[in-house]
Amino acid sequence: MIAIRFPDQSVRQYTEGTTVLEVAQSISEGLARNVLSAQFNQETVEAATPLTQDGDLKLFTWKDPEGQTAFWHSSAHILAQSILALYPSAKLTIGPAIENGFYYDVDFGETTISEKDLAALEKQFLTFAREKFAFQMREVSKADALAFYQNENNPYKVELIENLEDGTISFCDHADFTDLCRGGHIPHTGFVKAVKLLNVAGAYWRGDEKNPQLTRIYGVSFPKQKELTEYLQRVEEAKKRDHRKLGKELELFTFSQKVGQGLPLWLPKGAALRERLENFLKEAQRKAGYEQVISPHIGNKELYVTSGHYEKYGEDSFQPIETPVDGETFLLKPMNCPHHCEIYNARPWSYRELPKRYAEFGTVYRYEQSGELHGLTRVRGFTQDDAHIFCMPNQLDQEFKNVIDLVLYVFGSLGFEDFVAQVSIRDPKKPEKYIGSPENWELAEAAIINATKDKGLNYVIEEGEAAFYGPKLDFMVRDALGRKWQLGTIQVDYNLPERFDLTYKGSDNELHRPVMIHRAPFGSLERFVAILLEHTAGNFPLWLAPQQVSILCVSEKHEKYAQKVLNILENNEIRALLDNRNETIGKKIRESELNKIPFMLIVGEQEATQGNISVRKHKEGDVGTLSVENLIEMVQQEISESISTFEV
RNA sequence: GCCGAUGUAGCUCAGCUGGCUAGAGCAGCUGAUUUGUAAUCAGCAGGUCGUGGGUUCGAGUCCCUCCAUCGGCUCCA
Repeated sequence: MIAIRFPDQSVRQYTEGTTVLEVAQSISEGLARNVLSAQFNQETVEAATPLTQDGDLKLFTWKDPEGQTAFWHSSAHILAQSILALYPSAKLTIGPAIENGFYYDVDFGETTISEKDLAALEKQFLTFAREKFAFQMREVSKADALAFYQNENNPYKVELIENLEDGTISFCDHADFTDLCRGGHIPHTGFVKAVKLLNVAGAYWRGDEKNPQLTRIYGVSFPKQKELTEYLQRVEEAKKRDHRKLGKELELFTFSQKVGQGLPLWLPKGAALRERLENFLKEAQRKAGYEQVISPHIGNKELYVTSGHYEKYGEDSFQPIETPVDGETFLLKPMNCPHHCEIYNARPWSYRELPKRYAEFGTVYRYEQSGELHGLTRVRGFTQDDAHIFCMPNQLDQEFKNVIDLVLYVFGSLGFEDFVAQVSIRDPKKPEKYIGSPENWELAEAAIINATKDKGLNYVIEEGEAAFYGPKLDFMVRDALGRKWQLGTIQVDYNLPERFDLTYKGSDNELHRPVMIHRAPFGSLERFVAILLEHTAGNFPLWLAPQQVSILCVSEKHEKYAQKVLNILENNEIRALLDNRNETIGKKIRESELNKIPFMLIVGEQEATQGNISVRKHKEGDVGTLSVENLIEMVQQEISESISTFEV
C-alpha cells in the first residue's frame, strides 16, 4: 500500500500501481471526468501514470493553469498530427503551450501555408480529437530517438535530441503519431471539443534571425465550444480598446505617409492630454529635487562614439547628417544620456552638491525596423520623460528607492496596478553584447535587486533584457490584447560616467567617479498614452480628460445662457465646450457620449429661467438639476479624488 | 528586415467566378425644423478603387514591383 497526500493534507491509502486517474475516481466520478493532468511530488505526471510510492498528489482540471497547460500542450500534439496528415512532407520542430493556447513551428519546405489553409487543418484536428486517442509516454534511448528522426529526415528534432542527455528522452504516442516530448498531457484527445487556429507567422528556428524561418501556426482550444465562442468574443471586445482605433476616434493623434512611418502627429486634444501628463510629472519631479534641462535634437557623432552608442547602433540608425562645409558629422539624438553627461561635465562638482538630478522631456529618433512599428507603442520619433541622476556610490541605494517611489506614484495615479516589476540583467551567454567590467555589472545588478527587494516589490528576473551599458528595473504593463510593454524603467550605470570621465571632488580632496541612474517613469509619452488609452478605453480620469464638460443647448434660443455657464466653468479651470448646433438634444447627447465626455450639461428653457443646469454623466445618465456652483464642486471633488499629490 | 494577410469617399463597409456612367450609412455642405436625456427631415457634394507596371477587346476584380497597415518572428539604447 502507498499513502497519497492531497493538497488539503488528507491522506488516503492505495495499492501500489494505482494510476492517477483511479485515485481521482476514488474521490469522485465527476473529478475523474475532469482531471486533465497532475503533479506528484512536484513532478508533472499524467492521468495514466501509476503511482508506486508515497507522496503528494495534486490533480488539475481546466480551472487550474497547470490543467490548461496540459490541455494546450496536448492540443499542439493533435495539431502536429493534423499537419502531417495534410502535409506528409512537413518537418515538425517544436510546439509548446503558451499563455493563451499553443503553437507549432513547422518547416513546410517549398509549400507556403496561409490563413486560408487553416480551416482544413481545424477540420482534421477535430476529426482526430473525436477519436479519443490516448496519449502514451514512453522512454527512449538517445540512439533510438536519433534513429527515429534521422529516418524521418528531420534535422530539427535530431538537433534537439543531440542536446539532450541519454536516459532523459521520452516520446509521446497517440494514434499512429509520435513526438519527442517531456510529458504533461491530458488523458486522451477527446477532451478537446473546440479549436481555433488563429494565424500563421514566420518564426526563426531557435529564435535566431540567422537560422531558417519556419512557419508557426497559432491556435487555441477548449473543452467546450461555448468557451471558445466566449474567448473569441473577448478578443473582439479587446480590439475595441485598441489605442490606434481610439486615438483616431477621439482625435488624439494620427500618422501620415508623407511625414513617414512611425512618426506620430499629435492632434490638439492629444497634445493637450500629453501636456497635462508632462505637467503632472514635472510637479512631482520638482518636489523630488529634479532640475529641468534642455538638450538639442542632434549631436556630434563623437558624442555617441564616446558613449558607445555609435558602435552599438550606428549602422542601424538614421544615417548621419553631414554639414555642407566643415565636414562635421551629426546624428539625430537617439537618447538623452550623453547630452546629460556633458551637462554634468559643464563644471566641477563637490560631493556636497550630489546628487544632481537632470530631467528632460527629450525627443529622440531611432530607426526601428519597419516590421516592428506598432501604433504609438513602437515608433521612430518619441519623447522620453527622461532624467539622469548623478550620485555618489553610497547614495545609489536611496536614490534608486526614491525613483521606485516616483514610478509607483505615477502608476498609482493612472490606475496601473497590474504591472510586473522586471529586473533585466545580462545574458551570461553573450558577454559581447555589453560594455564595461563584470565587477561593475555585478555591483549594478546587486544594487537593483537589493533596492527592489527592500521596497517589497514582487519581481521577476529576465536574463538578456539589460541595456548594453547596464541592468534595469522595468515596469511592464499589458495592452488590451495582453501583450506586455515596458513603460517605466530605472537603470543603474557605472559605464557612461567612465566613458565621459565624470568626476566629483570627495571629502578626501580626491576626484571620484559618480554613479548614474537613468530613469523614465512613463518610459515614453507615446507608449504611455497608448497603454493608458487601452486600459481606460478612452475614459480618462477627469483630471486628464481632453474635455471635461460639454454644454448642450436644447435649442439655439438658449445659447446666451449656455455661453454664460461656459464662462463660469472656464473661470474655474474646467475644460468645457459649448454645443450650440442646430441639432436635437438627443443627437448632441449621443455625440458627447461617443466622445466619452465625462459631464454633459443640458441647458434649455427651464434651466435658463431658473439659473441652473441639468447634469448628465457619461455612461451613467441623468443625475438631476444642479446649480453651476454645485457642478463645479462636483467636478473639483472628482478631480481631487482621482489624483493625489506626490509626497517626498 | 523576415513570414502571412489586408488596402474601395474623411470614417465604417458593399461591389459574385473580369463586363454598363463604382454603391450605402455616418461625417461634410445647403435648406427646412427650434427641438428635453444615445441618431429630425430633404437636397447636394465627395472616389485616378494605396502606387507603378503587365495580362486582356475590357481590370476595383487576375499577375508582378513598390508603399503603407494588421498579426507574428527578430530587434528595442
